[in-house]
Amino acid sequence: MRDVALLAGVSVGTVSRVVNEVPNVSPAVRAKVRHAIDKLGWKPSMVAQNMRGQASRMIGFIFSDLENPLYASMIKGAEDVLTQAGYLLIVGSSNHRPEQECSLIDLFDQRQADGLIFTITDEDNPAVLESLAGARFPVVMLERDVSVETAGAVIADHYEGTLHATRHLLNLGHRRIALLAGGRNNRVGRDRLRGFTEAHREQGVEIDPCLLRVNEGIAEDAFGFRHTQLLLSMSEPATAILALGRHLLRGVLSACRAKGVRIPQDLSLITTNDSELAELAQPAVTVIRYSAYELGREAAHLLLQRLADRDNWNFSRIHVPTELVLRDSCTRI
Amino acid sequence: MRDVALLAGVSVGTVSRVVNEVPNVSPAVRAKVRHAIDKLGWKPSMVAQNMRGQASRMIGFIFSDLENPLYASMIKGAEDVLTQAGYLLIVGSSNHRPEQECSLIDLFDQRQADGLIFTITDEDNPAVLESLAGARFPVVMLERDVSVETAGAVIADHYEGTLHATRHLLNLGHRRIALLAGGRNNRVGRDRLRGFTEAHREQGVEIDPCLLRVNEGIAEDAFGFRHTQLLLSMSEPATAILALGRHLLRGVLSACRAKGVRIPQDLSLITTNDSELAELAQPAVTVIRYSAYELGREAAHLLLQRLADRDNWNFSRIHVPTELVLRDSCTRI
DNA sequence: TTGTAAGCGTTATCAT
DNA sequence: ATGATAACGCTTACAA
Repeated sequence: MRDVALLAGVSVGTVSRVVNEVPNVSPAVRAKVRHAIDKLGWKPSMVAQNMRGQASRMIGFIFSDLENPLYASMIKGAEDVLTQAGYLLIVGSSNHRPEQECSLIDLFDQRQADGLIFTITDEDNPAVLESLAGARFPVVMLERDVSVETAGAVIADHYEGTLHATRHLLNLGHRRIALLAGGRNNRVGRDRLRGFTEAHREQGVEIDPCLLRVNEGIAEDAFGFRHTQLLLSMSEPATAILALGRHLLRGVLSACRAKGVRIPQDLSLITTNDSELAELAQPAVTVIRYSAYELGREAAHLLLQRLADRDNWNFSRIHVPTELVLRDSCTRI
Repeated sequence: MRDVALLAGVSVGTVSRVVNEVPNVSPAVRAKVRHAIDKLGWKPSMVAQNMRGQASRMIGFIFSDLENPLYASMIKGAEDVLTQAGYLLIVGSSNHRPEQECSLIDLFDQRQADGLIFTITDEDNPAVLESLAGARFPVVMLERDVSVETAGAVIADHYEGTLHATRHLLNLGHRRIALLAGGRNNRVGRDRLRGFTEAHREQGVEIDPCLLRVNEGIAEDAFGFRHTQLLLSMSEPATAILALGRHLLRGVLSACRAKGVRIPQDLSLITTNDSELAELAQPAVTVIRYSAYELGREAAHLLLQRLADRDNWNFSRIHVPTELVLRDSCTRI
């Protein structure tokens, strides 16, 4: 910058004024400076700018599960909105490790990120919550719910989704519906369990606890396979499975094929979210669908709104609707 | 920092020495400073540190296609290696937009990233290439080939993979094999076309140009559907399709079902890469498989090697092997 | 062993 | 309208 000033025969202050387009700088000087900048190929140092406390126009996104393609759509949704608004989205993945989440939060904080979209792994982890509370930027939680007052949240309506899906199966006459899911300790898992329970309560059907297969952590591939096998070999097997989680369908289908169980004749099946496999499996699988892309967009919008009005700390929660897509994997019993 | 120094009754220089663990600082002073730091909850400002030109221990990853789950595995592979080595991986997605790639490169450069793993969208884009050449960090290309001397590269062996797959079909007696692929202008697409051509040349089989459906950009979902339809309604239809690209399988299968074409009786099919759908479709689809995770790991290793030995600018290219996974989608003709 | 002070590249507040 | 200069928070010669 000093070199530019020297070459243009002005002071560094003037160079700063030119690049920042502050008024009250004569066209002649402006031209000289512009010329010197081009000639020297100088570009302002963001690091130095940040040291002066400028906004970085960079938003962080921390998510936990690389293998879940839903996140890709969420990121894309957020990115489309943020890019439009002149922000750059930087993504870090935590792989379900709270320590990694802390590192990333610190990193974004120290790098002066202007905001954060976050799918926390463990909603109650004190270390992560503390990092979050200490951060200088607004935070929007995606598909999660934390007790941090200042954080916004965008969540798909898993309660409604599960409620409808369960009702659908109950209306088809099913009385032994198994629930296969993960994330018992996060908002998504809890909402799903609530919906499942509520639908049964409505119709006065008792839930056999053996049919509840809700994993503590994320429901992995193997989880779906193993528990489907177990469910199918019970003395009184499940007649329907609600497989709620992106990784579950594969295991469920494999287990059914291995055991020669036909869908939907022997077993009705609903899963979430929609996928190539659900659509093109034979028979095509009924799914609870919601738009992860929309989730990402909403999160970005909420964040932008916060950014525009930093004092408006009202506690907003946005729900994105779900939809039951009827295909051929369920039958009346 | 001044506050810490004040509270500890030392100078800021000493505080710096303590946190940076330079030797020759008395244990007594060290303890005092540590105590003051804890008491004040002070943390060094990375921004200021970077202004002094310190390493940031942060690696950038720019990729183009959020919707391709292969990237998730690559990121995970890179992340596993880099986290182990004490680096943080920051991911930015370009959505196939060169301008976005430039922004990201600039950002990583300005933020003092220590290195970059990059899947460039257009191997010949001058603007991106220039940004790349101007960057201060080592770069490793992933699945791409650029003319920048100093960049390393890690690439799956698509030539071999396609060669074997094509041979397999030719050996089964197929003479009208269609090639459905994207990325005609990048390394992956070129290697695939070379492999396809070479296998035909080996066996003295002429390629009907009508069977070559290689898209310029990425082969989208609709591309697979449309061209499969076209291929199947030719006067002399293809007897086999080589669908090389992550998004293609869905469209191909949909088109076959719509037209009532049975696999493998009416049409043999090989695709890449392996996926849930390929594995669980009926019939299960033969695939060219390679480990995207390994690709990511190798890229990270190469980068780490460069970082450890900054002068070692030897031009390294690493190839990751491919494997033909035989399933039920091909038959003798 | 520790303190002092220059310097990193900006922006902002004064003067002029 | 422009220049000089302090300040941002740190590292590192150099001095003590």
